[in-house]
Amino acid sequence: MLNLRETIDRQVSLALGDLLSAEEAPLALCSLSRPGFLDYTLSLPMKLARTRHQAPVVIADELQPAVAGMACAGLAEAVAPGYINIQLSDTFVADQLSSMLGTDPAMLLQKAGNSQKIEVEFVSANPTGPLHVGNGRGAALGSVLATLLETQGYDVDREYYVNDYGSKMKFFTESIAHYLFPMMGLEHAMPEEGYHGAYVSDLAQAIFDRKGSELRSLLEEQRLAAIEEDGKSLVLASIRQALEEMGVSFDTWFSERYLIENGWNDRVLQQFRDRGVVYEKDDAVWLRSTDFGDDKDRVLVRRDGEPTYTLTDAAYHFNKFHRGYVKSIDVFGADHIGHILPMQALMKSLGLPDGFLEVIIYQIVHFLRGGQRVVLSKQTGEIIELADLVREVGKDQARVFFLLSSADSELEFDLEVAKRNSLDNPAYYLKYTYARLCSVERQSRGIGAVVPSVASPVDVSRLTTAEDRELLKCLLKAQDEVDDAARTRQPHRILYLASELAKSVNAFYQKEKVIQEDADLAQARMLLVLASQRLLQAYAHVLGVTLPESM
RNA sequence: GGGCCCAUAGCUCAGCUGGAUAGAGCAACGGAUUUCUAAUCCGUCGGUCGCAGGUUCAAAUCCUGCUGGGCUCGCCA
Repeated sequence: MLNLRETIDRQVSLALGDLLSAEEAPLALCSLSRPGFLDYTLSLPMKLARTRHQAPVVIADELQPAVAGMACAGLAEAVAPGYINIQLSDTFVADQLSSMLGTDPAMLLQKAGNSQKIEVEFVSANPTGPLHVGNGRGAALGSVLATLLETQGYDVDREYYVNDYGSKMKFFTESIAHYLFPMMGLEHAMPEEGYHGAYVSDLAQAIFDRKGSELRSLLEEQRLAAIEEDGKSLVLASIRQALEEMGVSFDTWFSERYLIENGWNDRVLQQFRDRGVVYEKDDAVWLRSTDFGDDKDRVLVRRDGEPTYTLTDAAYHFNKFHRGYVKSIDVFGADHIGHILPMQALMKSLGLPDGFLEVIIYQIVHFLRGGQRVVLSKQTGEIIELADLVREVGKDQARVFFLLSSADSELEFDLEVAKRNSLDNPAYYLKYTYARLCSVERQSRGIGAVVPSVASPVDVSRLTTAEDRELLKCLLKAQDEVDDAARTRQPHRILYLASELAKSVNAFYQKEKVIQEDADLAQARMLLVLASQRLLQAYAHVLGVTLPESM
């Protein structure tokens, strides 16, 4: 689809070229009108009033003829206090809508792009246990953002960073060993910071069943290594499955251990040394990150010679850069808020391009049942694993509910509302609306009516009611809004666009008969129905939800 | 104490190139159906956009300072 704002702005700047100075020209930007004021609006006259020492209405009157002459404009009005309102021409509108019918909905919002490689890293929970319900928000945001960026023509990879190295992993392994060793007549103490969930003993049992005898013959160190390997792969399998059930998949599962075993830590440390940004103190190697905006210097290599997470994180992003990504967008929960400053300092100290790393932080999720907040824990007997949540409310409902507010805001997720099959459930509302649109199409074809197609000209001048025009605007602004959502990295806006479209569709449907005697009007309305149907499907594609053709 | 996020209708939240009358869902109340699926739609009620300054022709939106809430400040990851 065309980004109409860009299209109109181009025509405006062409039409007003001689009437505006070089300083004034950039101010000529249109926006969608509010209901009752045609389709698009220029507030340019008010912006010019001061410097031109003229009343806005006078300027509006002066510019109006040129605007009215634009190819895409059917009508242009200069109105007080100083706007020029534009109604798109019928042929222009008809072209836009018809072109929507000839495009695969999955490609409808697709812009020709530069094919730059962008990586979206999200979820990336430690492989030391199953995903928690809270991880669902990151999964939804990250996966929708990735698809959203694809509409902009980027070559997007979805990546999960597997933190399979370091102390957390060690505690995880020893926790399993604590349960597993007794099965072999041995003992292993539960570490202080060990993992206690029931899943740990389940893992121990599973590993024992698989290779208990083999383990017995190994030395202690090899034994632990084998347990770690098996524990990790079992947990990752469960994580992968939970995500798949939520409709989330990854192109890459990137191992932290890989970085270390393949010299990336050494390589990035050398990079730091070459850039002269490290020093030694207290037998540790430090990064002078305060030179790059950090609030304190960071240890890269601990006194015991082990790399810190900071060093490995630097290596990880250095590696991303060398894999050819122009940008890495990392989606983290609010508990990682303190990591942004040091991470950005890392990027700077490595000499990576400004803006290479973007971090999206999402705030916490509160879960409710029937309006009452619930604490999800083993103690309360409530679900705690993401997989259980998805099974309880369903994939599409889970995705939609995790997108109900902006990542910057905290989110309330009502489990009862999410699984209810009623219209106050936004996921259900979208499905219902799509089914309704499909039903109208079926009925129309069923009675042998002429249904608009890409090639057939349709007289959209027949679309004159408030409901017609509002639905029309929802369709025309789609690409503008999607582009904005992608640019500002706000996947939730796609859900709001879809909901708004659905609302306009239902208001239109209720008020205006589509199938009727007046064949021209029927066809014009059918064009709206079909375009809406495709657009709703296009939004659903970005959101990763499935819409049924009938319910 | 420092950093980041939030504060908009009774509740949950949208509102992002600063523009005309601040929107939706839920809740409450009242209407519209021999239906192109009423599983819907419409209307009413409801807002000093946390407070105070500032910039601007114009501020929920930008800037500053407060207040309240959340997250976070390790040679863990």
